[in-house]
Amino acid sequence: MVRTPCCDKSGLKKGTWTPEEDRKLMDYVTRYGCWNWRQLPKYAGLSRCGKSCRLRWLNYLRPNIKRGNYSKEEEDIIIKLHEKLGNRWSTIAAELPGRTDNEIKNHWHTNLKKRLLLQNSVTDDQKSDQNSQSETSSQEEVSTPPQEFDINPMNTPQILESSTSTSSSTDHDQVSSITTDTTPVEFNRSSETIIQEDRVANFFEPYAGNNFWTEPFLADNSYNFNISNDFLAPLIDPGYVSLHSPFLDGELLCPYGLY
DNA sequence: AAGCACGCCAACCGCTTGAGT
DNA sequence: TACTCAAGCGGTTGGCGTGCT
Repeated sequence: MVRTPCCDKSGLKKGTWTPEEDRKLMDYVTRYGCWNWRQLPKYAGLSRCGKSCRLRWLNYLRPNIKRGNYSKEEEDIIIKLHEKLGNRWSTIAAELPGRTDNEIKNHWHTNLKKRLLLQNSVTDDQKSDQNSQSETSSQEEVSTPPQEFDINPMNTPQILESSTSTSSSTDHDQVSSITTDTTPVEFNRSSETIIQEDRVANFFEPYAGNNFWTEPFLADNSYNFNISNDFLAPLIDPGYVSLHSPFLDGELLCPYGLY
């Protein structure tokens, strides 16, 4: 049996997402959750394959995404974890809240890899200089051995929460990021919840007119969970059909999102 | 001003994994 | 146990912006 292709090659849009598509996807996912990525575009009114929708949501539209402006701490974590784990970007991303595996992977290939190569070449030069100056001191390595890095989440430095408590005051130590609305966001353990709520509010401000953020279907505990009529009605009244809901075919598909 | 090269990053593609039957 | 399929993952591609000539 041939596996059904994840992307219908005919009629499905590819390439850059338009603001309208973003709005539709965000509207739908926040309302109904990502109950089935393959079916989702159909109900959301998108001419995209589910895979594309999933990627767009995870890498761009999802709340709490941090974009750009990697702090030195974050870069150090990436470098150390990559040293330890290799190209397991999703595992590395799990240690950097708000960062996506795709973004970390891109940042690695475009910045960190080159920087490391540069550092290594400098280190090699230093080594050769030292060797030429003193053959007897060769026991002392210039580059320190890889620092053992504990990836246990309980022990791993959590940049977003802990960075402000480390009081070394370089430019990078106060973790801030530029979000899509270019509002710098500071993370602080004591006010984290409030700040994140503000971020979500800011993020969805352009869509406020749709009221969908006030009716989210999110399993995430950090958001208020209000039950909208669109969700309740089909459960109460089997005859109820919402134009954009997953109940169209009369099957009850999980309306709860994973996020 | 035009053309080119390069870097960044969003998105795609194909393979793997794991849950469900 | 074997099979199917949705979701996850990592490598790669291509478009766009920017800087240089």
